[in-house]
Amino acid sequence: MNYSKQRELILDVVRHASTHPTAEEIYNGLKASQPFLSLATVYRNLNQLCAHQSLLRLHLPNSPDRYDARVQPHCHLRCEHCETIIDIDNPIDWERLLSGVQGHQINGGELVLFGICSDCLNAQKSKSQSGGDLPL
Amino acid sequence: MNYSKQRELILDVVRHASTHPTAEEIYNGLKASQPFLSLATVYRNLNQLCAHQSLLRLHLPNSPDRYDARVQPHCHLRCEHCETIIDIDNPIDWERLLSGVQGHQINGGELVLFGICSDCLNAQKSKSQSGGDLPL
DNA sequence: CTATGTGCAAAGGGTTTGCAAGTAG
DNA sequence: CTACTTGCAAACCCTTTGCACATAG
Repeated sequence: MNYSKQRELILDVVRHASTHPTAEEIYNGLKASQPFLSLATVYRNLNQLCAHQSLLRLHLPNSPDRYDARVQPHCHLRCEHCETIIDIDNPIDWERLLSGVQGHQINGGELVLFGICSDCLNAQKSKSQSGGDLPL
Repeated sequence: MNYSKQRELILDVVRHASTHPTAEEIYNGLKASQPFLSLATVYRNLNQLCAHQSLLRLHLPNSPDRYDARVQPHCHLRCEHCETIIDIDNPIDWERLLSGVQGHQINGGELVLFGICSDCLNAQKSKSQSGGDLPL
């Protein structure tokens, strides 16, 4: 893989983002400083970075793919209220899981949780204390 | 939700399929008996059936969405060799998982495993015993 | 020099939508 | 009669691809 300025910038954006950005978000983030950058280049580089395990690709319902620079195993919570994707340190007991799946060889897995994130829970709580309607 | 012949047929196809079919596969399966069926109708009904929890939608990498008539919680193994999707009875310790995710409210989750299914493992084994190259 | 990467525009796959006609309740 | 459903075609969104030019090694 030859060096490319664009690839370096793209990786950098994902690494410094806290939001698991989509290809388009990465593209928009770079457009100001790289006005000739092409969305196709972003996609091509994201594919290469994922192939080299420098990034993880997240497949979530009703969303374009998102990218995560945290490559060590962990899982994600998608807040059904604010739509944020939150990293969750591996809550799975993989030993137990593997012992429960017999006959097949398991190489890995992806766990996506859905629910309400702590921020939205807190916002909901304060709002209900102040007498307002629940946002949910 | 008014009755519709098409919706009944679509649900029926998914219920009797062992393959977690895609919208297009369902459409193709019905085209012979319902030559005027439209793919848009298949999509519309699948969306309704999912909304009513009569079906589950599976989001898998590099694949159109697939549909599952087994609505009770379970997870899926995608064989990296034959691409089959296999139902796996819930190997997750949800109690433990929930206790490990603090501060957020978890409403559910989807676990997709990847690996090699037992059929492919066996095929590989017999082949290597007979001296052939491994298919992987 | 050769392989790899780029920008652009066009194509691609999967899914949704607008509309006029048909059907369920 | 009214609301829901259908088929068709067109639109949509996200992602990939073909090509000629540019850059890395």
